[in-house]
This record gives sequence, structure tokens and C-alpha cells, in this order.
Amino acid sequence: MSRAVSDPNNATSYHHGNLREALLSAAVDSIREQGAENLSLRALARVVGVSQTAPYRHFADKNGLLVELARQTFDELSGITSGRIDASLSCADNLLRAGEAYLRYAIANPEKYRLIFGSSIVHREQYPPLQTAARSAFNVLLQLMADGTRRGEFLHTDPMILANNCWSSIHGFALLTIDGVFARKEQPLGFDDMLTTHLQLTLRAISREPQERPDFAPFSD
Amino acid sequence: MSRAVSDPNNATSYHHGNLREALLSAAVDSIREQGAENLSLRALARVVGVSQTAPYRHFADKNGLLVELARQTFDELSGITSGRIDASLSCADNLLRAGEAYLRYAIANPEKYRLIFGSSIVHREQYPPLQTAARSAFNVLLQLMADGTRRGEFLHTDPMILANNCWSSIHGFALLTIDGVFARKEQPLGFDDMLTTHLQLTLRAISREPQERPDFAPFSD
DNA sequence: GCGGCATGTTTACACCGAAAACATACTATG
DNA sequence: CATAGTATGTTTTCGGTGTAAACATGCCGC
Repeated sequence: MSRAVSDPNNATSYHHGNLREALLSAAVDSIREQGAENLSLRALARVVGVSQTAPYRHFADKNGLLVELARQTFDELSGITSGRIDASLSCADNLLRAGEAYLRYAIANPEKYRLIFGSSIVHREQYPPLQTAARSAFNVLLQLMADGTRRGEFLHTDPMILANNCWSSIHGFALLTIDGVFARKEQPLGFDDMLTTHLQLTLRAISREPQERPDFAPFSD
Repeated sequence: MSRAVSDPNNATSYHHGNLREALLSAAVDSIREQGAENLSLRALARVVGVSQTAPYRHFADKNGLLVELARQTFDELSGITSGRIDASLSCADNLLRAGEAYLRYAIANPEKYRLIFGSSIVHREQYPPLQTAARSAFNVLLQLMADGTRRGEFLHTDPMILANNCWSSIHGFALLTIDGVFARKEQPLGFDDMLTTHLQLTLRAISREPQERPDFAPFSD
């Protein structure tokens, strides 16, 4: 195991030894607390204990650092959702399971979720690795739609149409929750029931034979 | 008609005469071109031809100006959607009509739409007029859900549940479209059909008796 | 052992939001 | 009509930002 970098424990060494990772880690903390809009490369450098321009040795600019964070976030989402898909279950169940995992991740990591969409990052199209990671995350859903269509569980149409619909619904729910738009005290359901209910309605939109009376919590009669 | 302000045509007058409106107008242009994150009060002041701190006479800070823009945007959304609701039509049709108007507005005014959600504005809760405007916009949808439930068109449950679902779905679609996430060239439908289809699926989620085979464009068989 | 290259620092510039002290001119009151 | 008060705009200043350029350091391969 070659010692390719200087000892990170040696605080006096000229080279940091692990600046890139340290910056990314500090950046995650920063956006979690203050949002991506308020991220400052100089502040990051101070936190890590390095001069204010050192980050530019590892990232072309601030946008470059955000792009890398976004790429990691897409990969995490891919892993979390695909990890919940079980070929022995119905596609409907898999959609509920993966959807729940997606929503819980988004809500537990609001700033990272906002980062990967939204406009903190500019010129996304100029970063192929970011595009690839985003595409992989979407493919989990697209594949599920294709399976469900083939098995007759979902409406028999182009899977892209179904995937767009599901994604819109789940994405919108995630953002409205993150943005605190669902005024909590007016809600008839607790958060977990609200999440489950939303996913069941999302599923209902694309199911071939939707239940006339879905079994979510409180019907008002 | 009293001349409450100095002649706006007199470019040499010390007082601008209409600074507040001029700043808001310039701000709309600016965020349309560069997004709300890049809005600069100083740049606005230059455009309008006034000193760099003059805007602070009309807005407590940059956030205050953004809040006012957001309030106006919510009001525009309320007007556009409620204007499409026709009591002589079914609630389902009204949802499709209002939903289409909402989406077209959002997509035609992406930066304004992003502004009213998202995190460019901070401490939203400290601006009651903004809250009121947002609430009014949501109430258009909530009222429609209540009507549809009462008339037996929509699932018989708390209208808030249905409204949350519809709003999530439409909001998500708007943002994914605005953010350019729906890679156009892979889509099986043109944009108008895609919009219509999404709304029909959104309606299907909450309809009491959803069609088994909705009549949107291309089934793949 | 030494030269090159990756990594870090110093310095500098142009921009920003915002606070404080000051200047101007509209408007309401006598 | 005169003038005092107030709303509006300016100047100055501060601390913060992104990032480019020139320079310093020290690790790694020859």
C-alpha cells in the first residue's frame, strides 16, 4: 500500500494530501446547512485549512465542484431505488417500494436533492458524467415501467410516458415537501401516511385496473 | 389626477418618480435572462439609471424584492387557473383546463416559476402577503377537488389528499420540463401531446371510475 | 540525486449586498 | 405662498465573493 500522499495527520505539511475529498465533504456539510446557493469556495477553503484559491487545483470552478456533488447524489439515488426492487414482487409493489425509498432519501437530504435539479448548477449539458449518472437513475424507473407494461400491470403504452408521469408525481411531492409547502398542520394525515397515500395514487394513475376504492387511510365516510 | 411624482420623462430630475415599478420590471427581465440566483440589485440600479443603493429605499433587501416578484407571480397563477374554471363543465374537465393553463404559464415563465418555489427566496414565512398569495393559488385547486368529491367524480376522501396529489404531479411535470430533464429527442410524443397525456394520467389517479384505456395518443399496439 | 509536475500560496481585480451619513426636492400644513 | 418634514436618491465604506496570474513547495520517477 504505497503512501501516495503526504500524511493527512501531519497538519504542518505543505500539501494537504486529500484536499479534493475534504472539500467535497465540507461542501456537503455546507449545503446541508446553508443551501447550494450560499456555498462559498473561500469558506470551504477556510474550513479545510487551506488558502482560498487552493480549491481551484481540484475543480475548474465552483460549478465544477457542485457538478461532482450532483453526480454522487444521482448515484446514491440509483443505488437506493434499484436496491429496493425485487424481481419476485409485482411491478406495482416495486414501484411503491422504490418510490418510498426515493422520497425518503430526498426528504432526508433536501439540499442535495435540490442541487441535482434546480439551477444552482449551470451548463449541465457540458458535463457528460453528470448526464450519465442522471440517466442511470431514471433508467431504474423506466425499466420498471417497461416490465409493468409487459406484464399487463400498467397501462399498455410507451413506458416513457408512464415513467414521465410517475417521476413528475414523485418529484413534485418531494419538492413540495422539502420546500415546506404542505402546511403540516392542515394535513389530514401524518407524514408517513401522506407519503404512502401519494404513492398509491401515483400507482393508480398508471395501473391497468385501478381499484375503485384504494386502501389508503381515511376516507371521509 | 394629481401629479404625485415627478415627470418620469424628465431624465434630469433628481427623483426617478417610479423607481419601485421600474426595478420590479427590470428584475423580471433579469431573472428571465439569468435566473434569480444571479440577480444583482446593483445591476438593476444601473439598468434603471440610479445609484447602487437607491433600491434600498424601496425594498428592505434583495430578498424583499424577490418576495414581491413571487407574490405577483402567485397572483398571476391564481388568475390564470381560476379563469379557466367553468361551473357548467365537469370537475374533470375543469382540472384538465386549469392544469393546462398552469403548466403553460409555468413553462412560458420558467424563471418566475422557479422563483416562487425553490430557495432563492429565504425566510418565506416572514412575509404574510406572500403566504396569502400562495394560499390563494392553492385554494383554486383545493376547491375544485372538494367539488369533484362532492359530485362523485373524484375519489371520496379528504380533498386535501387529492389536491396534494394533483399539485405534486403537475408541479413535478412543470419543473422537469423547465429544467430540461425530459430529453426531448427520446420522447415518443410532441410537447403538446405530452402535456395533455400527463394531465389525463393525473386526473386518472383521483377519478372515481378511471377509464381502463384512457384516450391519449399513442398506445403501443 | 535531481528535475518535472502536482499541489499549494500570494496577490490582485472586479463584482456583490448592505449600512451610514448626507443631499435633494415633493407635499402637507400654516 | 412659505416652509418644515419626509420620502427619495447619492456617496462612501465595509466585508464578502469568484477567479486569474505569478510564485513557492515538495513528492515521485528517472
